[in-house]
Amino acid sequence: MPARRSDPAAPRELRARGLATRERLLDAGATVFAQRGVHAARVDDIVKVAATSHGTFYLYFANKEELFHALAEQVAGELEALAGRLPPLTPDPAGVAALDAWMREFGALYARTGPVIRAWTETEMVATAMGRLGTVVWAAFTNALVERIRATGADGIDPVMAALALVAMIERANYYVLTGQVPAPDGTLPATLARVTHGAVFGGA
Amino acid sequence: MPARRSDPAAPRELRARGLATRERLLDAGATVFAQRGVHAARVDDIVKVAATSHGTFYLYFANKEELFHALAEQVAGELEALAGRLPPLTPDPAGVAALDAWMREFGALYARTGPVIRAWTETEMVATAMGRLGTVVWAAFTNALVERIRATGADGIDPVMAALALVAMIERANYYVLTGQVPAPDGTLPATLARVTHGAVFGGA
Amino acid sequence: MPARRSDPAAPRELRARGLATRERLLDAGATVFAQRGVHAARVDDIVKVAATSHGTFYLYFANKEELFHALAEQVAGELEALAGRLPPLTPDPAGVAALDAWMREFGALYARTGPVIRAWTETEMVATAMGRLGTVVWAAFTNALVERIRATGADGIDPVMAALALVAMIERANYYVLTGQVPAPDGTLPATLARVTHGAVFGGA
Amino acid sequence: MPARRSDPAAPRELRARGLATRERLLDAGATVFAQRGVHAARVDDIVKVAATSHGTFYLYFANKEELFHALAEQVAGELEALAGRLPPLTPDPAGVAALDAWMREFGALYARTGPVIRAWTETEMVATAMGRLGTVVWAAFTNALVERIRATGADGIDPVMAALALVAMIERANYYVLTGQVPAPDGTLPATLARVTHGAVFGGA
DNA sequence: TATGAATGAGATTTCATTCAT
DNA sequence: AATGAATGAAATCTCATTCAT
Repeated sequence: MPARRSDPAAPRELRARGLATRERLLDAGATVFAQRGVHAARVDDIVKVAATSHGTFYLYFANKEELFHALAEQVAGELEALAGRLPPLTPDPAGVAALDAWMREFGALYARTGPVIRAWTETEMVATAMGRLGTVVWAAFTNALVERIRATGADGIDPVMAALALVAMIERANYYVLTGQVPAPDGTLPATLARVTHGAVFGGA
Repeated sequence: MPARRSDPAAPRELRARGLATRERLLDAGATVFAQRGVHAARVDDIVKVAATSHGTFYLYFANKEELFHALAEQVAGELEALAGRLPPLTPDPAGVAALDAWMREFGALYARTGPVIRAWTETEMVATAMGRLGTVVWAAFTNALVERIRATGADGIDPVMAALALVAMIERANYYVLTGQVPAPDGTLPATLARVTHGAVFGGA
Repeated sequence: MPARRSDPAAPRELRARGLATRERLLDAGATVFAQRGVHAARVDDIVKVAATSHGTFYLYFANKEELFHALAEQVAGELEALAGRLPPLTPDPAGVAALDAWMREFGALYARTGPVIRAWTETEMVATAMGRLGTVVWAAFTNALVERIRATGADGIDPVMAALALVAMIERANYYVLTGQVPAPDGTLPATLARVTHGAVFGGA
Repeated sequence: MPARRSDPAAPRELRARGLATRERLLDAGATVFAQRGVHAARVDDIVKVAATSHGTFYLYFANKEELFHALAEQVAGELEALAGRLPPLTPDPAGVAALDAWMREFGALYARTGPVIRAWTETEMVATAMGRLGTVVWAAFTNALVERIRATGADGIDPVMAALALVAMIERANYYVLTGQVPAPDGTLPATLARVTHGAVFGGA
């Protein structure tokens, strides 16, 4: 049986050099992606930044989407870990403080990985692998919040819906500030997000 | 050699038939943008939906971007009008009810014009005309909220930042629901958004 | 929306194969321009003659105009060299003979590069880069002639204007003959041009 | 036999209004043609200048080429008349003076109709109607000159070839000056052309 | 493992010409 | 006699992906 030309980017054993090249491509992807957005990013841009060639790109990734996917997997892991660290919600000032600290963490992570995160959304079609990944990660976030809200025993509010709304807020507000669409004095954003979230959960009491 | 174009799609006097065609193209644009997203939409799709020819398209718009811009201007007007109708915020249940009604209105408008609205953000680069348009409209929204928050005399919260966060939430939550990224029992979303917004403003008291 | 091109056909380091392809495209360009004229020539024709693809064309030239420009630079060099070889004008028969030899050279060069030369003029608008290139080369020619005419001490004639007229004659007459607009028994043209030029300079004496 | 839709621009009986429109289109053609060159001129430009519509254009001319042809016929008539007025060539100063006067006439005509004249040449392909027209007119010119040269009894020069060269010179030199490719103090050009022509015919003697 | 070169399908845009009123 | 609108064939240009060395 004549072996078909070996599948381009089928996972192979990589030696040190290969791993380094792959890493360079991933970094370049993140950079270009951040600069131009997912749609506008061209393979040509990426290989230029990675200082390598088109041919090499397809040695490591079957296509553009796969590179994005690889990038997304990395980010997804970090996000899920962060979701796991969401503090318990208590009505006292300590509850606000804990939330505030967490919001700072989120902001830092978002600053580093925002472009990739946003790609999940830009890829509007939920049916794609990217879209599904986004859904999964967002679910982790939402579930963490839902759990905390339920634990407070707050009533008069749908915990799932509220969690969704708050997650949406946290992501988008960071996005606006990060892309400079609105100016934000340093540190005001996490504080505000913490306050609003807290108020949403205990405000009706 | 590319003959210098004289003046493509320069605004002309249009008779009834021409106006109708232009309108058909705008509608088709909205449809296709909604289905495929702004980036993926091809002129070819649009003219197919409008049941006309490529040539005709360029009779009315210099390019895809211009059609999008025209669409955006329409939507921007509607959004600003809606922002102007934001009710006063009062701490009593009537305040929540008024907000709830407004959130329904927003949801309806968003369902109709969401793709165009989102494209403002997809077009991340703030420097572009599109980006500016988005900024301006968002400012109208935020300002309306800021004013209402200030009027409540609520302290301990930065009104501008809070308004920004809430606007972010309102837009994104609608987006998630609309694109089916999360399921939402009918009508729960506006209610939740109203509650969270209300809680954010009066929760700290 | 037209993604901003990064840098099309930016001069790259080319290896042997690339250089060969580029050369093939230049040759094909010359051929097609000669057959169809510069305006009528389509990129499609050129790549067909060069036996390559559209994509490849744009790997080497940003557009048709740039290919033409590259071609023009080559020809301009040859023409300037030829201008430099214009013999001194002497009133005796040897002067005519020298001129005659030179006219033959011109004819040969023109036969090879005529279409490109003529395109400078077709591109009537003097303001363009192309137009300027034509002007510069023609100036080299004219200056060479002016110098020779002045050296003869011939009076009663404006050397600059006379040179211009003679250059015009030499170019156009070759053009008429080359395009078959007039039939010319072999070799009559250079002889006649030499005679007329000679007569123009010494005829008034 | 069902009458076919009457041939668009078949010569029809035109009333005053129709004639005026046709005239306006011809004038507009000349204008646009002069501004942009034959190739770049678009029907759209012409009808804009003529302040009429596309539909109307095709009421009077079957296509763009036909308009140019009509324009050319006008000019051709004037050129042939001018050729007929070429003075006899005499070796004395009076011969130069007569030539000089004639060159002035040519210059004036060329200034008015140059763009159309040049179109004959731009339309390089001799096979076209336009190309043939050019040939015929140029032949008239050349023949007039040939006759005059023969009449002088000058020998050592091929009259046909010399005439061709001189006609080429006269046309192109005027072209260079008219398009501003070379600066010419007022009136120097005709004088120089007269001198060179005269020298060419009698110089060898 | 790397890469320069090539490819071609697909998207955009132009403009002479025709149509319907 | 006039015109606004429509058409579609052709041309240009882009870029993800594959090939050959």
